[in-house]
Amino acid sequence: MMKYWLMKSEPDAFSIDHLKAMPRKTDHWDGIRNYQARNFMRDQMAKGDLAFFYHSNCETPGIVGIMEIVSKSAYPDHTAFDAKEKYFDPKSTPENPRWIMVDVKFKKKLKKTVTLQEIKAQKKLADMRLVQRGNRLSILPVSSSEWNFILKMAGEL
DNA sequence: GCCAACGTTGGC
DNA sequence: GCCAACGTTGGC
Repeated sequence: MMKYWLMKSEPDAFSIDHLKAMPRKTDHWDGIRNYQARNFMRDQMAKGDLAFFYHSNCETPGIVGIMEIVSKSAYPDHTAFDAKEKYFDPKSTPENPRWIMVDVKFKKKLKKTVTLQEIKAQKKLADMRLVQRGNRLSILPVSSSEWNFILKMAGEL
C-alpha cells in the first residue's frame, strides 16, 4: 500500500529546483538527525511512496512539489561519518550507523505552491501534523485524504 | 534576528 | 531516572 509523506528542506540549502537539476532528477535525502524522522524512514517508508517537497524556513513556507521514494530501503547516511560535513555525528560509524537516508526522485512541481498559510486556513487540514503546535519534524506522514485535498488546492486534481 | 517549542545531553 | 542547560527548528 503506497503511503504519502511530507519532507522539509530549506530552499537556500536544497530546493526543489536543486533536486530537479540533479542527474536523473534523483538525490539522497541526507542530514536527518532526528530519531522520529529517522524511524519513519527506517520502518514505514517504502519504494514507490510519494512525498510532498516542503520549503521551510524561508519567505513563503509551503508545499512546492512532489517526489517519489526510489531507494529500495533506507541506508546509512554517509554524511554523518565525515567530520567536514555540517551534520557530522561522531557517534555514528560505518560499523554502527545511527543515521540513514533514502533516495528521492523529482516528479513534478505543483502548478501552484500550497503555502503554509493556506494550509492553516483550511479546517479540513486542521489535523495535519504539519500545522500542529510545535511540530518540528522534518519528515511527516500525510494521509491520503490530506494528500488529495492539497492536490486540489494546487489545481492538480 | 527573535523566540517558542521542542529534542538532546550529561551531571547527579 | 530526573531535570537544568543547551542546541535546533522554523514561523514570523
